[in-house]
Amino acid sequence: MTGDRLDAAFMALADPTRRAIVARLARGDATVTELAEPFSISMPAISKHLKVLERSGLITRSRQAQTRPCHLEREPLDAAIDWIETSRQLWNARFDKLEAHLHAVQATPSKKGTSR
Amino acid sequence: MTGDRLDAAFMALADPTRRAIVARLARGDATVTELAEPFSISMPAISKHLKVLERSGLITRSRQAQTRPCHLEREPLDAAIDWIETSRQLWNARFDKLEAHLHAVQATPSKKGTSR
DNA sequence: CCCTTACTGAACCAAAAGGTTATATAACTG
DNA sequence: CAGTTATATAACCTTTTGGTTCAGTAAGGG
Repeated sequence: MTGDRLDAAFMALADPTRRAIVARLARGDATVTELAEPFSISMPAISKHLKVLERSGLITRSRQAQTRPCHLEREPLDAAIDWIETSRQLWNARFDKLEAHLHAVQATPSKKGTSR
Repeated sequence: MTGDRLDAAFMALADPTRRAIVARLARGDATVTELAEPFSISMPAISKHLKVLERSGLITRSRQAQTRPCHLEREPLDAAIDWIETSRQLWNARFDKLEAHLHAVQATPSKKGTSR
């Protein structure tokens, strides 16, 4: 359902510049110029990154005089985490099952061909 | 420090096909043919995706007769989650601070120029 | 030894990503 | 209204990405 949204979020987070922007915005809203400051790329490049982030839903932008303050949205970040978390939990579940199996085998060595 | 590794992990997870492969592998190891089965793309395309996943550290591959079983590694998945989680926590901390501030303001309306 | 199964590699291609510079636009400032 | 500040758009370029097809290689099976 949210597959498309999730796709956009992961796409957006794939770029290190955009991740840095997200990390910065996690500390508080910032204008485009402020966000651009740490990087050695042009303003239009930053503008493009922000557009990608905006379309992915990771950020929203308002208007304040000439500036366009950027705001980090929590939901897409949550969606990304949820996806990874699910995979990780399945991975764990699988591991636990193996553990359980090994325990069962050890507990009843005569059954299930534990010979040797 | 792990910035490069993190970069590779997010890059790898940006593609929906690769995320589907990761999700599949979370349920257990699988061969290349098995992984390719749900998709309508060619085997070499799958092979390329697997190489991306392998170089990102998300999966490892062994050899079993002619097949190359793929195995999901947990660490890069953890690294990705950690990064997002950190951002999210900062986001929350910021919010909490605001809440605290508002509470403080409400508690002592005469101080700090709450005049309106 | 050949044949099939299971992949991988090489060469190629179209589209997208990320960057640039130069040119708008939008809002405040004098 | 002219000028400055803050940001966006347009046009363009290069590299990367994701896909293709057409061989190659590697390991059993007959």
